Amino acid sequence: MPKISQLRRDARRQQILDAALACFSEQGFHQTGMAEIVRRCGLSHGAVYGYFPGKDDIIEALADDRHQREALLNAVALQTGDPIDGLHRLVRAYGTWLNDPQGAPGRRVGVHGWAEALRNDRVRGLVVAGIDVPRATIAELIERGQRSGQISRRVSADAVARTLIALFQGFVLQVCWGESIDIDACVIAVDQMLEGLVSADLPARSPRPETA
Amino acid sequence: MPKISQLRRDARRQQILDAALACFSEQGFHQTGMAEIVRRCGLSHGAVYGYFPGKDDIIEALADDRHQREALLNAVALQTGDPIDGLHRLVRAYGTWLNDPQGAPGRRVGVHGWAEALRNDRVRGLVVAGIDVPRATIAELIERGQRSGQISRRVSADAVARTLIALFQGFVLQVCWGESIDIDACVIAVDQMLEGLVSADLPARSPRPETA
Amino acid sequence: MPKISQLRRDARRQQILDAALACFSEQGFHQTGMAEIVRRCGLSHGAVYGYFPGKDDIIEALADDRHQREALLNAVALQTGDPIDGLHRLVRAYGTWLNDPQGAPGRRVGVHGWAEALRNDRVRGLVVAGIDVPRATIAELIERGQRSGQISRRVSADAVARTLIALFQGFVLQVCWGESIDIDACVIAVDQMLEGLVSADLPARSPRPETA
Amino acid sequence: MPKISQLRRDARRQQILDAALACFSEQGFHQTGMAEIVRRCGLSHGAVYGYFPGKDDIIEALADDRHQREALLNAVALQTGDPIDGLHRLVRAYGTWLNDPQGAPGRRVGVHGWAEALRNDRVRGLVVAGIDVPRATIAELIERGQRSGQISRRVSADAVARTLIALFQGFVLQVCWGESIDIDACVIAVDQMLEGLVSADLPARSPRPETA
DNA sequence: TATGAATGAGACTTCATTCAT
DNA sequence: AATGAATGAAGTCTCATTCAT
Repeated sequence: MPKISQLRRDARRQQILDAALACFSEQGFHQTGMAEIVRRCGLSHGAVYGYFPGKDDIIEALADDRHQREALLNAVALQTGDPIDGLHRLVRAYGTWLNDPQGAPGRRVGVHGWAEALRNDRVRGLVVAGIDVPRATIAELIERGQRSGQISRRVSADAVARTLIALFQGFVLQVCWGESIDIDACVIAVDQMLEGLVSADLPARSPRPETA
Repeated sequence: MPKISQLRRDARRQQILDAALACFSEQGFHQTGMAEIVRRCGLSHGAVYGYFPGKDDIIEALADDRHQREALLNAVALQTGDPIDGLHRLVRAYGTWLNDPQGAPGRRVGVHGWAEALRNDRVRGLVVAGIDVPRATIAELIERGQRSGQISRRVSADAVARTLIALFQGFVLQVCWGESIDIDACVIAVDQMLEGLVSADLPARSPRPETA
Repeated sequence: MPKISQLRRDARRQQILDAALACFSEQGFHQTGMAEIVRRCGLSHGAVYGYFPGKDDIIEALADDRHQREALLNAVALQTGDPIDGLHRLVRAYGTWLNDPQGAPGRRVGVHGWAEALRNDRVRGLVVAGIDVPRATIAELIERGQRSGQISRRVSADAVARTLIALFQGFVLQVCWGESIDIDACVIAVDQMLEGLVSADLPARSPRPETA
Repeated sequence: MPKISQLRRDARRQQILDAALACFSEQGFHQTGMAEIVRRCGLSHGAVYGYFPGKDDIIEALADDRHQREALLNAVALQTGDPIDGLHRLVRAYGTWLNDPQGAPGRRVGVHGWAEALRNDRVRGLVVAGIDVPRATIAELIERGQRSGQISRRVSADAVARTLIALFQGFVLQVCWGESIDIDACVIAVDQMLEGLVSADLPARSPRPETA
């Protein structure tokens, strides 16, 4: 199989996924017909089935957004440095992502995927695996902070990680519903709440003045 | 002049809703057929349509069950008293609810409703209205704390409210996915994070020892 | 069975037929549900089925409009007199009937009955029997005219009768469709055409001036 | 770029219409199920819906078959020549058509369409448009005759046109009901009645002997 | 290999009729 | 006798997938 053909194949595959993302974003998985995806990607029914065995496989391909999450996390957390600062940077990065209108379709499909994960084991596996990366990253950050004494040992690193992830997930929901939500204010609130994790028996980390 | 009492009617209606809740919980709205609901509630097709004009109306009726959560929140948090304590009680109440296996179907249908809200305006209206009550309640709590000087004025009351709600929503997701999540540990983590909101220029509210 | 009861029964029966006539007139037999008839007549399902074994029986009861036709024909044709004048009176009577807005529902149900007659043998029997009375009456009129030499022997009495009936039927259709049809002008046209039946070898019957 | 030729598509479409015509002819529109049409045309449900959006569209497509009658009338009556002769030719053409057993299904569906026109605006539009062409044609013929003095000015051209059409419609009904109707005798009767339209102040047009 | 017409199971919903109350 | 809730067969239509061309 010549390489040029493989390139074409990948392009076609992406073409299908792009169309499917747009459709699923608007109507959900089960209210989107294959015909709509076919129409939108400009190929034929047969062609689409040449790239994916069935509709479920397209859903699964999209539900696996691990890659984008990994990229986000990697960019932020792989920077060595102060754990608390790392968390703040992470929150900020998520806030930026939530504010980006271009990410809307992806976020919406993500929400549909969360529901689909309740009934489709394969999708659940992908979704769970998708949050496993940030969870581990965050937990590691917390543990580092706890070892260095910066973060209270009263909390479980894993619980904090799950809490932060839960928080991000909820923001995605509220943003997707079109709620008039002030992400920047929320980022500030989360930043402030993170201060609660700071170990009490250390001098205040960065004594911010009460009034900005 | 109904031949059956209003009581019986209500019971039948609930019978249908119970069956629908179970079905939707397992398969989602669009993968559940009316036939399945009919089979499960023990009535006939025609009987079900005598109580609901169509499938969508059953979905909406279930989406409207936010009242239960409202009631829970109101009961717990509206109790006058220390705002910070109110928040803690709230978190604890949610934690308890999340740990209750009986609530699983309701939580799962809730998640399906969150996805459905992306494409069904009526459902979105219900979902958004459903989170509006706790949001206002929490925001009021925060504002009270800010007025009394207990809570930092650096954060927006609404942002904190949304953040807490987001956090609860995310926990619902993770619990529904069957993640091995230690809710109690998460409650502790959230409790700790709430301490970050405490106004810095006040003496420590409740000087807990570092080790429980 | 006391007489008062029988009176009530007849009144109820008519009540049902009136409601059915109104419904059928608007939606046809098969697009009208029993529920609609029940609603309109103010009785219950069970009550209606106490008077008619089923929907088809209501249709048949209404399809049998022989009575009104007979009444019309009797009024016109039982008057002894000149056959040609009888035909003119008949045409005029039909014209008047067609112009009467109150007869609209009955005419419309009649049209539905004509279609139903194509697939329901009982209804066809009633419809055919319904036109048999006027056909025989008209044919007799024609034959009388032929015997007296007023009407050409070139035509078949039965054919003329059928032709006139066909003509009335067609007018009913066009009137029911809401066509802007000038019934009076049509009556004049038919009157004029009837003159064509006058025996040629007789002096002109009533020499009308060419201009009114 | 269709995979099957337009010819094949048209053939399939006609195949469906033929099956529908047969079904509707026997059972009417609303008593014929799509399943019956599907069975009869030898295709699948999906295939039929690939050619028509729904049952109503099949009904309308058939109701639109008035063209055949238009064509017939135009061909026969628009031939220049004596207007009275034109009318006679027209009557004869209709008589021939009524006698043709092959036209029975079409006539029956036509009758069902007349009833359907009472409740379906689209169908009424088609039916009314369908009689508009012959009406205009006949009216023009009459007017020509009136201008040339052959036809009495006492009658309205439009009324005569509607009268003739009404007459044809009524014959269709009676033929469809299986009445033992002698069409040829009726044609003679109508021919004779048309003579009544001949202008009185002209010498007899074609002095036929009283005995054939 | 690519196309898109065709398939057919299954979706939601209606409605004439019955019968427990 | 009367009521109207309940029945369940049958209605119209959709859509993921296949396969002849």
